[in-house]
Formats: sequence, C-alpha cells, structure tokens
Amino acid sequence: MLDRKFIIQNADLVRDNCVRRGTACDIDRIIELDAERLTKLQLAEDLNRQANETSQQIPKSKDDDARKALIDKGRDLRHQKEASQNSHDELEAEIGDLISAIPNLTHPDVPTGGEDDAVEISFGKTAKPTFDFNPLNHVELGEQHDLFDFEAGARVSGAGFYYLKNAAVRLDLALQQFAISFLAGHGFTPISTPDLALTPILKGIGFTPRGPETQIYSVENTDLNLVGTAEITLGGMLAGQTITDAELPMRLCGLSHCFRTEAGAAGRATKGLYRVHQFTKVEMFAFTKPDQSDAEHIRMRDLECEIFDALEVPYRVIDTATGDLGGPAYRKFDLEAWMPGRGDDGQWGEVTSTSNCTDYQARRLNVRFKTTGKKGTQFAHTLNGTAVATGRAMIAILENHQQADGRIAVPKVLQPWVGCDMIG
RNA sequence: GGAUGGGUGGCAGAGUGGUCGAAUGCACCAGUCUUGAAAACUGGCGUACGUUUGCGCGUACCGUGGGUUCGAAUCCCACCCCAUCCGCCA
Repeated sequence: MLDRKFIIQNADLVRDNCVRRGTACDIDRIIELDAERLTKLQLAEDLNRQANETSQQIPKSKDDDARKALIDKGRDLRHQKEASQNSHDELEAEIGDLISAIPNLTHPDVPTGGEDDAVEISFGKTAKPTFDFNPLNHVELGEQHDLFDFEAGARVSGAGFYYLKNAAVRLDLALQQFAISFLAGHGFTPISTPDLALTPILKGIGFTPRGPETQIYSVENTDLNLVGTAEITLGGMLAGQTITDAELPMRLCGLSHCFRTEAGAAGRATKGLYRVHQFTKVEMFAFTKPDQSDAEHIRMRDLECEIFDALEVPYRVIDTATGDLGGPAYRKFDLEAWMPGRGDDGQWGEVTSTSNCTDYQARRLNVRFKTTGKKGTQFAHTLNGTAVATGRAMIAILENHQQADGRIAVPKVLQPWVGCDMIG
C-alpha cells in the first residue's frame, strides 16, 4: 500500500496514477475520512492525558471525598476516551480498506495501456527454430515419450493436475538444480520455503485469499493458505522485522510448489502444462534500499535472460503496460518464450515475470531497515522475479528442441542433471 | 498431543498495581584524557503516531488479543511462540 500521508499530500498524482492503471479509487473520500480520524485521535489522546493526570493525583490525595471525586472523574474521562478511540479505530479501518485498493505508483518508463500495449524490449540469443517437419506441441511430445499423465492427474486431483513421468521428472529436477546453482553463483541465498502461509502474510504481499475471485487455495478451519508463489514466503520472512542497511541488498532464491485456483481463467484453459493448479518454481526475491531497487530490477531481468539463453530457448522481453501491472508492482518485465506448439503456428508464452514493488509490500508487511548513524527507520524495497517455473520452461524446451526423428535435445546446461543429451 | 519453565529496549537481565518507557551491565555514538589506541571518566543512546518554525511537548507500545481497575510490564482469560522432558512420526 501507499503511505497515507503521501496519498493525501499528492492526491492529484495518486488519482492520475489510478486512472492510468485502470483502478477505481476515491481519494477525496480518504481525505475526508482522514481529517475526521485525526480529530478523533487528538480528542482521544487529550482525554487520555487528562485521565492520566487524574490517576496520578489519586495516590497523593489524603482526603477520602476528594479521592472518590477523582476516581469518578477518571472513570468518566476514560469512558469518553474510549468512545473517541473507537470512532477513530473504525475510521482507520475504513481508510485502510480504501488505501489497500490503491495500486502502487508507476515507473515513468512504463507504457500506458493494456495487454497489447506492452513494449517489446529485446530478444534472446537463441533464434526461433525452423522445422522441416510438422512440429508437435508438448502434449503430443509427452505422449510420444511417456512424460505426463494428465488423465490420472484429473482422476486423483481434478482437472488441471498432472503427473510427470520419466525424463520429465529428470528435466523438472534439472531445471530446479540449474536455477538454484546459477543464482547461488550470483549472490542469492538458496531457500526452500513453506508451501503454506498465514493469511496476513498473503495480504501483505498483495494477495487476497478467500474472496470470490481468489487465486488462492485456503485450508479449511485454519488461517493457512497454499502459496501461489514463493514470493509470499520469501517476502514474509522479514515481516515485522527491522534490519540494518548493511544487510541490503538481501538476495534470496526460493524453491517452492505453487498452487493457483485459476479462478476467472475459465475459457482460457489450455491443454497441457501451460495453465495448471500446481507447479514448481525457483523464485528470486530481493530486499533493497530505495535507491537500489531500479538497478536491482534490471539485474533480475538480465539474470532471467541469462537463464533462458542458457536453456537455449528463444524469447522476447516485454515491459508490461500499466493496465497489466499487479497492484503492488511499480514496473514489471516479462520474458515470453517462443512455444512452437501453442496456437496454430506457435505463440509467445509467458515464462518469467519480474516486478519492482518498491515499498508497497514492505509497508504492508512492515519490513524496515535502519541506516547506521541515522535516526529512525525506512521501509525496504522488495523485488521478485521468476528464475524458472519448471512447467512452462519444460514446454518451451520440449517444443523448441524437438528433432525430425521425434527425439528431444536436452540443453547443454541441463545434461549433467538429466543424465543424457537426448530424450527418446 | 501431555508436563514443566519461559517470552521485558541491539543483547543480557531487574522489575508482582501508581513516583516505570522501564534499574543495572554489555554493545553502540560523542567528548575528556592520550603521540595514537586501550583503560578510566562524562554525556548520549528504542519505535510509531500526533503537535510545534524550532527546543520541545503529548499519546501508545514490556509475545498477541481481550478483561478487571481511576490507574496494569505487574492481576484475570484466551491464543501464539521458545526451551526442556515424555509420547507419536517422515
């Protein structure tokens, strides 16, 4: 969320930003409620001060009557304070709800518009493949090599679940191994994270569990939810903590399962691994100082490029437009891999996404840092980026690397873990 | 899951109803002394919100949430977490 004072002092800026991002907001209502809230707060504090003063006089007063009068006065003041405090708390909750709905500010370079207005920034080193045969999609390739079992997945867990088999398992693990090793070599601390997290943590990161449109599976009779991404648990690691500036930037890479209901994606359901309820992902996450986050964001994007160059997958990088940014994101880059089996003649399909959330998540999660020699604390900036989501990466690898004889070439960097250079 | 003991400022640790935002020690910062350092001594040293041009002042915060009271770190209730032991278990 944004800072309350900032919103009030920069009402026009925030309003324009909401319009650009296609989010409804009522800044005037916030300003109005906050003025009222402040009045109640000041009244409550003043009444409390009077009550404290009264309480302090009681032990000093020797006369029983005077004492009793003071006790009555104190009681009365506390009651008045209570009433004012309650009004304040209700207003604050209402303001909080309104503020939560306001998206982050937007990086000046972000293009305005929707999904089709993203700007193509660059392309990967690997060229789109040209086939002198009719290329198969990953589902067909999987059937040929006995890599997946979608029927059993549906039987056991429902549509959108699947089993990986044989070389797909090796490939899945190889992608995890490669990503973790690569990132560990670039200063990221490998972390294997919980797959469930408490509701306040999800909310802090910007997810809304238990709503009608929620993407999140929740566990009945608990405050736990299956995580949609390790971003939740990595960001949550420092919730409520104050660290020192010397610890920043703090770079983590998390390995977790990801669970998504894909509610609202009906009709966009696709065969195969592309849109599923569970997958495995290696996720980058960074806490930085405010002046470091832009550079860190570019760095994350470039690491994603290095990973997909190493996987020998053709891709493009896009700078996502305003309407397509999630609430917490200040700027977002996606890598879209070329997937020859998607659509009629192949399509770009999102394989990674990296967002700079500036202090939006940190403010909700209360992640702060202290600068040595300076008074007070500041909110950290948070960034996240996909290193490898194994399902989608596998689609890109299988479909791009298929050979005329039906076999599939394993990218060099994965061969040590897959244990062969060719599937089939 | 059962039993017991705990959760207080960066750390250690005192504090069982008012004079407690909280002793003391360590750490840290500044200064005195010193060629320099150490030691010693002196002073400072939490966070958030509100208020003020500023010095400052006010309010809240002793695991979390409720309750009792004019007044709670202190009493009561619930929950969470930690330690140790027992049980169970990959």
